[in-house]
Amino acid sequence: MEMVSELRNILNDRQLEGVLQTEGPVLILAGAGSGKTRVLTHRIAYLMEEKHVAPWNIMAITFTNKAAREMRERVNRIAGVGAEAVWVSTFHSSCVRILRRFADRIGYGTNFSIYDTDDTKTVMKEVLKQLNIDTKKFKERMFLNEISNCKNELIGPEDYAGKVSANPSEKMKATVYREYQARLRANNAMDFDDLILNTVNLLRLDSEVLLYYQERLHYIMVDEYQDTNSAQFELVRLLSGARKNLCVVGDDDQSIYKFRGANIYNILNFERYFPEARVIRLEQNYRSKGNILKVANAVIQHNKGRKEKKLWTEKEAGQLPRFRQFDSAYEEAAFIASDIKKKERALEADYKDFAVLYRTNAQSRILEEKFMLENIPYKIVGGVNFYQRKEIKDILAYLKAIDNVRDDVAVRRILNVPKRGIGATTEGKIAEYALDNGLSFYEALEQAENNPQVLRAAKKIKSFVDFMEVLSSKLEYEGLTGLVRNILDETGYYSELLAEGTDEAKTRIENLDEFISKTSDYESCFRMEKEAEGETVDATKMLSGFLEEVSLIADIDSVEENDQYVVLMTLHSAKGLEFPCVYLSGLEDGLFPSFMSISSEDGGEEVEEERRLMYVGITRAMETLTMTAAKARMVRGETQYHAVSRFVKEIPKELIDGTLPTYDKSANFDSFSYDGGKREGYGSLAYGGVSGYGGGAQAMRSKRQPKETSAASYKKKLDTLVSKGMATKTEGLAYREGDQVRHKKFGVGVVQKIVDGGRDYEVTVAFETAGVRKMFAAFAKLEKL
DNA sequence: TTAAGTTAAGTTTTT
DNA sequence: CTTAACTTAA
Repeated sequence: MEMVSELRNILNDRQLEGVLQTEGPVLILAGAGSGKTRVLTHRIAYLMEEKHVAPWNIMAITFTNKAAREMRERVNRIAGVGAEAVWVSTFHSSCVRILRRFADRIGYGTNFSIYDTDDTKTVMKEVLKQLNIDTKKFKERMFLNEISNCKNELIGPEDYAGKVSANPSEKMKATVYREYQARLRANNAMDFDDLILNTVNLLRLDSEVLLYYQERLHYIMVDEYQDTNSAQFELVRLLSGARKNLCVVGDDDQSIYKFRGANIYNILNFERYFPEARVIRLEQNYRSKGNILKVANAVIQHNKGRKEKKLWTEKEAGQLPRFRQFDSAYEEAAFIASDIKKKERALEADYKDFAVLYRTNAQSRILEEKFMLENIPYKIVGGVNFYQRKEIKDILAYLKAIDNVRDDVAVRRILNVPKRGIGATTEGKIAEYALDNGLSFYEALEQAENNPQVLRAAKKIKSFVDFMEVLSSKLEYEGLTGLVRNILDETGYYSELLAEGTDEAKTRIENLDEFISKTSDYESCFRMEKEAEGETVDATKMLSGFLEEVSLIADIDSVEENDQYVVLMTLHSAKGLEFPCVYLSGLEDGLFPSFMSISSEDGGEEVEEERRLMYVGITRAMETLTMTAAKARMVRGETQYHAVSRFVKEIPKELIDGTLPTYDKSANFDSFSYDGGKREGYGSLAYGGVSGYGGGAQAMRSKRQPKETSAASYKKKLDTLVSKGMATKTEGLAYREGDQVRHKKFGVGVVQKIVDGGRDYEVTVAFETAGVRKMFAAFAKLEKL
């Protein structure tokens, strides 16, 4: 029991209880920053060292690869020898691992493909086309969401069909679900939800497999339990079996994935499922300064549906969290950038100590701009995933098609990439032929010669099929990276981009190069591992392994702790992380909480979820917290005016450095401007709709003027402005044909032609750098040199 | 068949 | 502002 006394030195009583209570179901309600990962890692070490549990009998499940990796590192460090054998992974990759082994028992090939959101949308489009459903009336997304919700609740297509009413729209949904699922199965593919659902189905249907895993996994731990959905709960319930050594760690106040099917009742009702469960509360926070915690508590108290708890800390109060409101989002971003720069210069913190959090990915742009301006190193997490870029998806589609020829989505994607003269018509006919004859798309391609409908394209198809054959054969001899190089060369993909020479093409090439280095990394790791185990290298396995890893990557996974940069990310991505200095930006009603949540009719549940998100954001901060808002911000190309977020108003004044603004109907907007667009005097009415009440859901909107792009939009702009009496035909121009002039954007050029176009003169100018352009004199504001 | 160009529509949040 | 879907010209 030497270890226990050692543990007593580094853990508090509650944490220690969590470590020592190894048997039976345990629910650890762990507030933010209360050291839950610490408990889990020490628990694993304790199981191994004191309880002599074999490491391969222990499983720890997290949500992201990053969290898994971190836990793995900490376990290795603390538990020492043998710790590598502890099964630490995410829900999704655990399931993939199980399914890769046993999927054949539920009618899938073990080399099944994993479809991302784009792929599922493609499948859904096909389904709706086949069923003659008008996608204008019923959106793909709607069906996909419904199906996802079903899968998260373990409702299969048959269950769904059985339970829906005679209501035609419900019946249609059931048909769509069935057809969608049939397609996935035909493609030997699973979507993200299927990974969990099918694993549960497998364990339920095949007692041999169930027993196998139950005998292997004696102790199961689940991190971020508040974000599990019903299917995930059922999965761990099944796995833990009769032993019920299931330890879940979570915080109902940090449940922020309800929209994704997370079931808060998993945590609230854990004791109902397991009456014998031990419940342990961790309420001492080791992360944040006192004042930050006070703010967090003040905000979360406004939620009704929660388990009452209050975080406390022994830390000093620290600085008061700041709140600042700015006239525009530009000023907000500029403030954040310069504030960070100031602190870094003053050596108060390194760049890696800062995080800027926001509600939506779109908000990152403006921040990025200001960070570039200030020369601050930064990293944006999220947005467009590397693996979702066109060129990467293209090359991946080749690999997927080689890995699993039944993957119709992949085969169809590359059929005409690069251009082979096989167009949409031909593709449609092949698809039809495949459907009629119960073939996969690729099989239909192989039989194109027998297909009277595609006589003309048959030759081109044949060469495509031959090409794929050749490629497939390369895998074994040239390896994964060799195959990728081959694909890029032989398809001409690379040379086409090289020839294009545009900036866009260059970034594509860079991306492809990065992709190659990723495959090559994976390949050498794979080979080394196999060599160490004395196994031969199976190139097919290597390919599937690579694709699998790639398809389960999340954006947050790429964040490295030790690199010197400020991270910018959504509040969702920030869950589980901590930073000395945190900026919460865009705290505006209508943005955060979002317009959707405010206007939702569910009795405030969605706003409560947003409030939990705010709570997550606040509790990321260790030393300082800065909250900011903007009065005006561009959203989707139009300027919106928002009131300060209700969440900010929920904080007692004395806890904030900074004042909440008072709303004045005659608020003056002359202090800011936005790019190029003429304001048409909304200044005085801007706050009319938001002042007075706390809501501000109906943020005022204003149309933005079109950007100066083409002659057509000039004309439109002119029309609008002329009709409003804001622009008139220029009376006599200051320049003539042949004169040298300067344009604000295009620089210096020579006037070639001036045509009287009625309302205005149409001027043609040959610019030195921007080429020859036609423009209207009233707008071009050309300056004679 | 394809490229280019125009218009309509849309957004939380993600494994 | 971006993206997808549609139209038209080559």
